[in-house]
Amino acid sequence: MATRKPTAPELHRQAVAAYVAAGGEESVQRVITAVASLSKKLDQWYARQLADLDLASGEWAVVAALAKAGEPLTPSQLADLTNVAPSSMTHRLDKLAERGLVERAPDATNRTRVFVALTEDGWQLFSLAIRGSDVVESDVLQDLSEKERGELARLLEVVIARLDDIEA
Amino acid sequence: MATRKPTAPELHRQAVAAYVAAGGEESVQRVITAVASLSKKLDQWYARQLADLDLASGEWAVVAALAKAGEPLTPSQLADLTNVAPSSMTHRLDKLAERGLVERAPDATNRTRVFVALTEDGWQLFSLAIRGSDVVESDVLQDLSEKERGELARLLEVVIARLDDIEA
DNA sequence: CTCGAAGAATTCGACATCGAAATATTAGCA
DNA sequence: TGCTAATATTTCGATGTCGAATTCTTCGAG
Repeated sequence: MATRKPTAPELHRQAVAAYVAAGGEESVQRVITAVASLSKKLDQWYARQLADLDLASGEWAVVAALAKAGEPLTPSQLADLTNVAPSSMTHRLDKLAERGLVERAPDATNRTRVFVALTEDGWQLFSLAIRGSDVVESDVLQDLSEKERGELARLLEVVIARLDDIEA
Repeated sequence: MATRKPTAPELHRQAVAAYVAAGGEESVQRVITAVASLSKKLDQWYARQLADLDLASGEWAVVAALAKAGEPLTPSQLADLTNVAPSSMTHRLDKLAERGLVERAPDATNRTRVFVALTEDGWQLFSLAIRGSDVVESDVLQDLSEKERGELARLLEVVIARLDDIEA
């Protein structure tokens, strides 16, 4: 590699510049680009961390979705939450069930539906992964004061509150 | 669906609560979770928008990476930038080249390497997509003042500056 | 009550992606 | 120079994902 590998801030500036040059608005692109590259980097770390647990990132998404919901979900709901086709979920659940991380149970009131729930092992895996990743995440945010973190979270949450209204 | 579909802020709160319950730190999880869900939603919108241009999101990633770099890149670099295995890049580039969006050219000084560049059509497609998506992105940020957008961007950029130092 | 439409999960064939191996070229060193 | 290690791309077999079709159940109009 003749040219040095660019740093994250350099990549960020390049990206914003390119988007602005192509007709995007600067204040918008600075935010959007930063969110995208931050998320991308985090995903990479998670993938590595999950590899240690012998879990594909899509499988983790299922476990996390169930943990967040705190109650059983149907395969369709899981497919929706994890951004995957319902047909793909079937196989994923097969594998996760085989490993004993989730359980399928028929819905007594509606026999077309199936409920998927985390097993005890599933919960333990979730907790283990979270505690591990929290360390990395704290490192990422180490340059922000507690007050700044709160402000950052607040601003992001304002944006999130807008998400549902847009769909159109 | 018996239960109403949860809104984005509800999902966000649930996620933070689950992560904190599993041992994560709150100020960290609020930020990380918000970044993740925002990024996910944006990806969904991009995927839809790109479908109109008959472009898979991975193909877009290649076009965007080349546009941001502003110069030709090798398949390996593109694979790295777009988070994909080098072997997968081969086929993607084949397809993009077939559509006339990129061009491959051998590197005269090192015959192991190949340079990939955007064609004129590739640049036009990039510009078209950016102008289209900027509209959606502006909508997402509409609840933030110009000053708040600047502050949000600044905080995110502080975090990004830290990214490279962590790899360990 | 019956029949057709709608909804949910699964199966199936086609295609994209992955990791490992293969190929070709360059770089380093005795 | 000659030989080995390293680098870059591509090929290949296995696996995951997608969209369409399938099966089964429930809902609703007449």
